[in-house]
Amino acid sequence: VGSITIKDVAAKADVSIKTVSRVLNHEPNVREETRVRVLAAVDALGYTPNFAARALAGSRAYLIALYGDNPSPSYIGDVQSGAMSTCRNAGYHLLVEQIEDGDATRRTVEASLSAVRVDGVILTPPVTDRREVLDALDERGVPYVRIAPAENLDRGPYLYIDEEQAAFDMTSHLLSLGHRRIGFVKGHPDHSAARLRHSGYGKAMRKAGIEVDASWVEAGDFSFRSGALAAERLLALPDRPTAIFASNDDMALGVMSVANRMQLSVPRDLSVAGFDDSPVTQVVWPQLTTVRQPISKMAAEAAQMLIYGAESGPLGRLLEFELIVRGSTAPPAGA
Amino acid sequence: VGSITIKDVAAKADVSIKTVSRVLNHEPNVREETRVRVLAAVDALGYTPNFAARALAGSRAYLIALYGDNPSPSYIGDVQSGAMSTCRNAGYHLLVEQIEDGDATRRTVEASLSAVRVDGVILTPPVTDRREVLDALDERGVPYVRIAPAENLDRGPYLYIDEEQAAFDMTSHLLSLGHRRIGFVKGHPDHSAARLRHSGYGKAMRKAGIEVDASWVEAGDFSFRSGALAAERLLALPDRPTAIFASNDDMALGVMSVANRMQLSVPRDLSVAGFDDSPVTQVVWPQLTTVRQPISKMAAEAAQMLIYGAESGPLGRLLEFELIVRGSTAPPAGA
DNA sequence: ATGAAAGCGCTAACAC
DNA sequence: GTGTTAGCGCTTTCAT
Repeated sequence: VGSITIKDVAAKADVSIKTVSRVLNHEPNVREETRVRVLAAVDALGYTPNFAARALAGSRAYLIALYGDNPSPSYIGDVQSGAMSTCRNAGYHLLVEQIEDGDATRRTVEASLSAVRVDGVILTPPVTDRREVLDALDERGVPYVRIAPAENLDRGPYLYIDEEQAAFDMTSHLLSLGHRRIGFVKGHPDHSAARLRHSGYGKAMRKAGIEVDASWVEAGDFSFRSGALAAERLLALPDRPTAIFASNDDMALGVMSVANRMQLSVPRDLSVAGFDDSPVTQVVWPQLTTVRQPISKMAAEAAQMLIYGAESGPLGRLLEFELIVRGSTAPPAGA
Repeated sequence: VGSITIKDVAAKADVSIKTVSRVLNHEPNVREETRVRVLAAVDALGYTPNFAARALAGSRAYLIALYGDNPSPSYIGDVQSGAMSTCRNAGYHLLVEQIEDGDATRRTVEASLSAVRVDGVILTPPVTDRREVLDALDERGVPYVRIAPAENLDRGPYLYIDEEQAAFDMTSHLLSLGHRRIGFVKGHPDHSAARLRHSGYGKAMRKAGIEVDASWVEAGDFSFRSGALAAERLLALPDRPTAIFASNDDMALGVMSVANRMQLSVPRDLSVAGFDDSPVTQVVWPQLTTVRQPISKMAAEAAQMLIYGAESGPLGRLLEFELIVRGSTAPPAGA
């Protein structure tokens, strides 16, 4: 319908459309007085440049794509709101694409890429580690930023937190409360994050001069059930741990559930800590002590890098995590 | 970069670009033989029409917008994957916009609308009920479909489930197991869904010839904590319920948590049912019996309606819910 | 510092 | 049935 176009603005400001374009794109060679006049016209008319026209004519598409998979993870919302806020401020828009794993992955990406020109792509786990996707992107020369990748760290810029340090800090938190026998539930062996978290736990224990008994460390796979199974073994130990640190929140809830069943009160008889600060930390009592990743911020920065260009530097950009201490951790009963 | 355009296809198929356009848009008046030749050329070249150009020139933008707010709710993923699947099949793309509540709401919508022409908008709760948004959309004449709206049901097409019937069915499930004293935890009074679920519970009880004792129904606000508080009162009753139906999953988890603390085993001593089938149903043991809304399907249908046009009919389109019976409900101990 | 003209890749009217 | 010609609303050259 009769939308207002650049022509209307030009007419109102009594300049050519090119000058309007210059002002809007912050190009040089515009007299301040003219600039003000144009801006006033834009404001008066409530003009917003048509995004399709810009994309067609210019070199930028004003569009950032967000690639994700099966959107069950709770962080998808955080990712989106982070990316969105940057985009909005920059006049960009966010296109979401679901990249399913399977034979068609590569074709999906290529179809998307050739149909709509985007200025960059944000990759979220687990797509962040999908080789075919990186390949397709590289071939087309489409810039991308990866969020929390686990592999191929040489393939383009990415954002991450120091998982090992976070696990170290959480373990130190438990140690500082007075715990000595601290159990650990490992994550899924395929995830590099699982390895790093385990290693952080070990380092903190060693630093405190505590020798980790092999029976204190149980395997897990990031699921509630695996956490529960691990807890059953840990809490059956003759000299059972006074605290259990699970590599993610779901498993920590599994631990709490078993503790309840065994009539151990959390945190009086057992402290429990998780990792991720997912929404499930709110559906237990006491609420779960955990580590929060700055997911939203990561996404915002990723968009930033794509829109304004990444200042050169190391490929990986480290962001701060946050220890969230809630009711599930406390000094051990004897303390 | 030198992307392949409609001209390349036209040259290869030895027809005019208009004919290519006709084939691609399924317009009539193309000889079958020509059609095949064009399609072959498209395939050989791996051609995909440029989306910005189509949007600029044509009447369709090949773009559907998804309006949501603070994307914490677990269903955002479901919504997106549903909408996405329809879009992908139709050659459309999905643009997500975050519409925050507040003074700027209306301006946000208008800015988005004037910057990018979309063929339609899918509204998810709570934006689905935001009046300013509906107004802005109506003014621009942009079609929209609302998902599970609670108010202003005369304002355009929407998709919903029969919340009352679902609650009726869940209550009937508990009754059929042999429960008679069934407690109920209400949802947040501002949500119309809360009212409907409560009413469904009442109807089922009455139909079974059971008079609902006022002490069996407790207030809640959809939060874990409110569910726990309600359970404390319900389970302290002299003749306590053998089953508790909470209006959503978070509250049901609150109920389970209190039951555990009181050393009541679920489902042996107490059956617990929820509503929503959110991911938290998986982080308890036993897993929660609940009601699943076809969120993903709703979104897919919404996109369908926007892309292919809604066949006229009633504004509201009813979809089927599903009773998910898991381990948290069983016959009462005495049965 | 500003403007005129030429497209970007496609669809919409019309011609044929 | 098929092709021709204008644009869609902008950004790019390239003049001035």
